[in-house]
Amino acid sequence: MQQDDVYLFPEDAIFNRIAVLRAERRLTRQELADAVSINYQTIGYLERGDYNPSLDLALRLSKFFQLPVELIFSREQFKPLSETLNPASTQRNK
Amino acid sequence: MQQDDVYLFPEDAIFNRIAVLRAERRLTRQELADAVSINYQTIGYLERGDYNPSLDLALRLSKFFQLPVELIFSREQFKPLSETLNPASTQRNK
DNA sequence: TCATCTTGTTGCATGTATGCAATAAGATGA
DNA sequence: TCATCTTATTGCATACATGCAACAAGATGA
Repeated sequence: MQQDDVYLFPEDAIFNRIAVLRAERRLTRQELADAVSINYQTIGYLERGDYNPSLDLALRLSKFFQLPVELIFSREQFKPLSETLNPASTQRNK
Repeated sequence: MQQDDVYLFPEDAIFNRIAVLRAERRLTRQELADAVSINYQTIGYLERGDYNPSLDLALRLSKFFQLPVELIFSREQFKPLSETLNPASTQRNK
């Protein structure tokens, strides 16, 4: 995808922070997958947004990360966690 | 099912408070279904526990009821809301 | 009584979440 | 260099979420 190509997400897409949370905890997909009893490839599908998890899996991930569902999954695009925690840091790169 | 038949929920069942929340707000299934853009029969399926909603639908219901996902859906059986709000009221009917 | 509303149920169709196997490719470290 | 780890991708199979149509049955109110 080129620099200024525009890509519109479908209105029913669900965004998630799985990759970020996994990176923070320095886990491989295999380790995270084991922790929530799914196939490691499924973590890849979720991180890439290929499809959404079932509610059951979302609740298991929420429990594993010890975070409310809404902090991991959202129908709106997430702002970077850093920005969420310190709004003053917002960068305008335009 | 008879009085003392034992029914074990499958370990992966998800419980929900949709029927209670809908009753509180005095909505028909049709009205709730319209509010979250699904078929009214699907509300029936969810209330009866015939199947779980997708994460997308769970988030829409959560938004509609203005409640966190965890208060509507759980991998554990819910205690009655009344008991949750006033634990001292717990009844032992044995 | 009759019409309407609400709910339960059955049956069929479609799309999607998930598993799993196989392969490729980049990173890392011996 | 070679082996190993991690990730991406493709293809196939299965289970389940959802829609929709049809019908039955209880409640309610004219």
